[in-house]
Amino acid sequence: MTSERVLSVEVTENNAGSFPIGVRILVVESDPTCLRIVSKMLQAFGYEVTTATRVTEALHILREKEDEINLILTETHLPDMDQYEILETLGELSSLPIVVFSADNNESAMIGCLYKGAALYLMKPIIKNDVKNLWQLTYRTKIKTAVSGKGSNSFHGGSSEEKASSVTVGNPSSTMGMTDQKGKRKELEETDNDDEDNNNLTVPKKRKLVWTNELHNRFLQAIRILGIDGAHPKKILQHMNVPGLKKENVSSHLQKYRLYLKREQDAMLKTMIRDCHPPSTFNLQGGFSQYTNSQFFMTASQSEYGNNFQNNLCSPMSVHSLGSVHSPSHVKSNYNGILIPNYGQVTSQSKQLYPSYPNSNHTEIRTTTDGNFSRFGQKGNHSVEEHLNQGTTFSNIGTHGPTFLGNSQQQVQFPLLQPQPLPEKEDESDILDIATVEELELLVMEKEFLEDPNNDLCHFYFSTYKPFLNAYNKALKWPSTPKLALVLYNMESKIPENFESAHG
DNA sequence: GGCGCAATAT
DNA sequence: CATATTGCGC
Repeated sequence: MTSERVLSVEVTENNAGSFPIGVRILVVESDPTCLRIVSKMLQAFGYEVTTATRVTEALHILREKEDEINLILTETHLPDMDQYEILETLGELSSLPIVVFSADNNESAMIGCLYKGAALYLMKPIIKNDVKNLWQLTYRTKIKTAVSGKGSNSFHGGSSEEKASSVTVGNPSSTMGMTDQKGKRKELEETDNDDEDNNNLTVPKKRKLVWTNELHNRFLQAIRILGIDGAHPKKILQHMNVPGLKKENVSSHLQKYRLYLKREQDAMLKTMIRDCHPPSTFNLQGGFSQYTNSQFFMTASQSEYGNNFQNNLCSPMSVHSLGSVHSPSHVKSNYNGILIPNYGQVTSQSKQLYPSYPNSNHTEIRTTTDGNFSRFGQKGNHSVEEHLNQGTTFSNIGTHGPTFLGNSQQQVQFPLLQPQPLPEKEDESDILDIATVEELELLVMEKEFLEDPNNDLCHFYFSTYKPFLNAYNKALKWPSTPKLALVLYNMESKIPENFESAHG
C-alpha cells in the first residue's frame, strides 16, 4: 500500500506550478457521497467533471464523447462489473489514462490494477494532493499520441481553450507562430493544425475559459502580491503561472473584477452616507494597520444585523478565496467572544489595492443587496449546498515549472478537531449542538480551513451540521460580510439558549 | 506595444 | 450569462 504515495515524485519547491484548464475527468463511482466529494475536489482544482455511477454508464459516455474526456477516474468496486474487468473494458474502449481509486489497501489489488493498465492507483480516502496533478497524466498521453501528428511542439498542453475550430477572425498569433517553446508555453496551437489524423483524445474544443476558484484565487493572489501598481494583465499573468492562460483572459477578468469592486464600493459608500454610524468597534485603517500580514481579524457583534460589522478591506471577491490562508493560531477572540479572520485584505504594506475607492469602510451587510456578486470566484454551482469552497494557498507563486504527480508538501496544516463521532445517517435536526461561541467560532474556522477536501473531516460537516452549513452557505451570498456574523444571523433562531451567556 | 475601458460578439 | 473580442484613446 502507500506505494502510490511513495511513487509520487515530490517536487519540492515548485509546487505551485501549473494547474489544469479544460481537463475533463470522467469519475466513475457508485457511492453518491463519495462521487460528490471527489467531483468537488476535482473541480476545486479546475478540472471539469463528468460522472457516472455504473460502468455501463461510463462506457456509454465514452462512446458518445470520449473526445471530451481526458482521463478516467474510477472506483474498483462497482455494482455492474468486476474490478479488473472494468479496467479491461475501459481500456479496450478508450485509450484514455485510467486512474483507479479504492479502499482496498492490499497490494495485490493495487498491482492487479496497475497490471491491468491503470495509470495510477489511489487509495481512499482521496485527498487533495492525490488529484492535484492528475492532469499530467493526460499530458503524457497527449504527447505520446500527438507525436504522430505534429512532431515536436504540439503541446496541446493540459492547458486550456483550444482555439481549435471555428475562429471567426483571422488569427491572433499568426505572427509568432511557434516561437514560444521555452519556459512557459502558454500559447497553444495555431488555428489550423491537426487535420489529418486528429487525435482528439486530447483536450476537447473547450474554448471558453472558466474562472474556477483555483484560478480566481491565483488571480487574487497575484494581484495581492503585485499591489495596485503592478496589477496589470501581463504581470498578473506571469504571477499566476497557469499554462494556457492568456493575457486576454486576465484582462477580461481583471476588467470584470474592477467593475465588481467599483460597484461594491459604490454601494458601500451609499450606505455609509445614508446612515453613517461611526464604526463602533474600531477604525479600520488604524485598527487594521497593526496587522500587515494576511491575517486580519475583525470583530463582529452578532447583535445587530445592520451596521455593526466591519467590512473587509479589500476585494470582496476574495472573501472566499483567501480564507484558507490564515493560520488559526492567530485567531483570538475578544469582544463578544467572536473574532473571525478576515479574508482578503490589502496587505502589501502600505499600498492599497484600489486607492480610488477608499478602503476604509464599515458598512452594512447588505452592501450588495441581492448578493448577485456572490459568485465571483465561485464555481458555477447552483444548489446552495454545493457551495464548498476550496481552500488553497499559493505559497510559491512565481515559481515555474511543471509539477509532477505527487503529494509533496502540505501547505498550512491546521491542528484540528479530533475526529468526531459521525452519526451514520444524516442528522436532520435543526438544532445545532453548539454550546458556546467558541465552539461556533471553531466550527466556522474549521469549516473554512478544513472543508478543504484534503481533510476527511469534510464528511463530518456534510452530514452533521446541516443547519450550520445552510446558514453558512446563505452567508456566502454576501461576500463582504463577515461570515460568522451572518452565520449567526441566519441561525438566530437556532442558537441554543446558553449561547448568549457563553460570551456575555 | 501595453493598458484601461466600453461596446459588442459569442 | 460569463467570457472574448474589438476598437479607441492614452
